[in-house]
Amino acid sequence: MTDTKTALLRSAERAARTKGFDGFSYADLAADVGIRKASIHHHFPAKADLTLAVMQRYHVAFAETCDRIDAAHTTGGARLHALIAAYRSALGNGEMVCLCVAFSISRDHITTDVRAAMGDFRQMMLEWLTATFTRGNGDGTIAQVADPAAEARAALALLEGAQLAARTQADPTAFDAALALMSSRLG
Amino acid sequence: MTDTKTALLRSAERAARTKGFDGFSYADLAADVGIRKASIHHHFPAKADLTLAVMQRYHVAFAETCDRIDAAHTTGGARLHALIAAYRSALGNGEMVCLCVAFSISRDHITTDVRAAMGDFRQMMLEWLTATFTRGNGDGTIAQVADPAAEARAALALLEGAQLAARTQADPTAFDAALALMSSRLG
DNA sequence: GTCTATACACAGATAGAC
DNA sequence: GTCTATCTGTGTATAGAC
Repeated sequence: MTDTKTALLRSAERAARTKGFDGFSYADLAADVGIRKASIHHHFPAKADLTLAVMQRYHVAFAETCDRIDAAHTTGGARLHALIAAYRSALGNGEMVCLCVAFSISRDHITTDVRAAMGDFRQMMLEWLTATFTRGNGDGTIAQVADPAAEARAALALLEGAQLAARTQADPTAFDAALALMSSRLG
Repeated sequence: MTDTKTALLRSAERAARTKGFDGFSYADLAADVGIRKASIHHHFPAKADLTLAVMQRYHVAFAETCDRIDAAHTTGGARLHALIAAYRSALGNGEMVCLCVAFSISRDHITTDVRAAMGDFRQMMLEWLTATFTRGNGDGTIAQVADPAAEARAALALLEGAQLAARTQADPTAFDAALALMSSRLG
C-alpha cells in the first residue's frame, strides 16, 4: 500500500465522519491529499470501492483499540471507562462522529457491501460491550447490571446518540453530559 | 397555505428523515408531489427556505405531541413511556429517523437558521424530559432518578441513538432492544 | 401557480499522454 | 502513478410563456 493510498483513506475517513458519505467528493480528497481527482480513480476505481476500504480499515483499527483496552485494563468498569474515552476522543472538537453513525444516514446511497460491513462493526461492538458488562458485573466495578446484553445495546445507542448531540451542538462536552449517568455507575 | 405547499413540506420531511438533507433533491420532491421541479421554487425559492420551513413545522408538530402526552397522562412514567412510543412510531419500518438526527450529519451544509432551529428543538425536548423525570421521581413511577437534568440528556441521546441503530439494521425492533433497560425502569 | 427551456456548477468516471 | 481533457448525469436556480 503506497503512501498516497493511505493518505486517501485517512482523508476519506475524516471527510465521511465530518460531512457524511454524501457530503464529500473526489475533488475534496484531491485538494486535501494534493493530487488530481482523476488520480484517485487509479487507487479506488469507484467511490464505492473507497467507501468499503474506509469502513474495513476503520473496523480493524477499532478492533485493535478494543484489544488495547483489554490489555491495559482488567476490570469491566475500567474497560468501559476506556471505551467511553475512545468514543470521546473520536469526536475531535465536536465535528466528527463514528463512521457507522455517519454512514447510517446515507444508508440508501451506499452499497450492500458497506452496509454489511457496518453490521459487522456493530456486532463486534455489541459482543465486546456484552463481555465487558458481564465482567463488570462479576467484579463489582459496574453497578446495577441485570442483563449484560441489554446493557450493551443501550450503551452503544447511548454512545452514538451522545456523539450526535455533541455534533449538533458543535460542543464535545455535550457528549460528557449525555454519558454522565453511565460514567457514574463505574467504580 | 395551499395544498401543494403542504404536500411539499410533507414530502420534504419524509425525504430528509429517510435520506438526509443532502440525500434528496427538488427532482425527488417534484416526482413525489406530481409537479415540475421549477414549480417548487415558486413556494420555496431556495432549498434553504424549504429546509427551514420543514424544521419549523416539525418543531411545532412535536411540541403538540408533547402537549397531547401531558394531557393524556399524569404520571412521569406514563408520559415517558408515551414519548418513547412516539419516537418508536416515528421510525416507520426502520427507514426514518428524527429530523434532528438526519440534519446533524449534514450540519456543515445547512444554514445558520436551520442550525439554530435544531438547537431550539433539542432544548425543548431536554426541558420536557427534565420536567418528566422530575415528576416521575416525585410520584415514584420512574425508578432510580438522582439527577433529572442528567437523565434528560442521557435519555435524548439514547432515543436518538436507538433510532440510528434501527435504521442501520433496517429493523425497528432494534429500537425496542436499545430502550429495553430504560423502559424497565417505568412503573 | 405551473409549465418548458435553459444556465451553471459539480458530481463520479474514463481515455489516453507522459 | 499522475496528469490534462473530456464525458455524462444531476444538482440548484432562473427566465419567461401560459
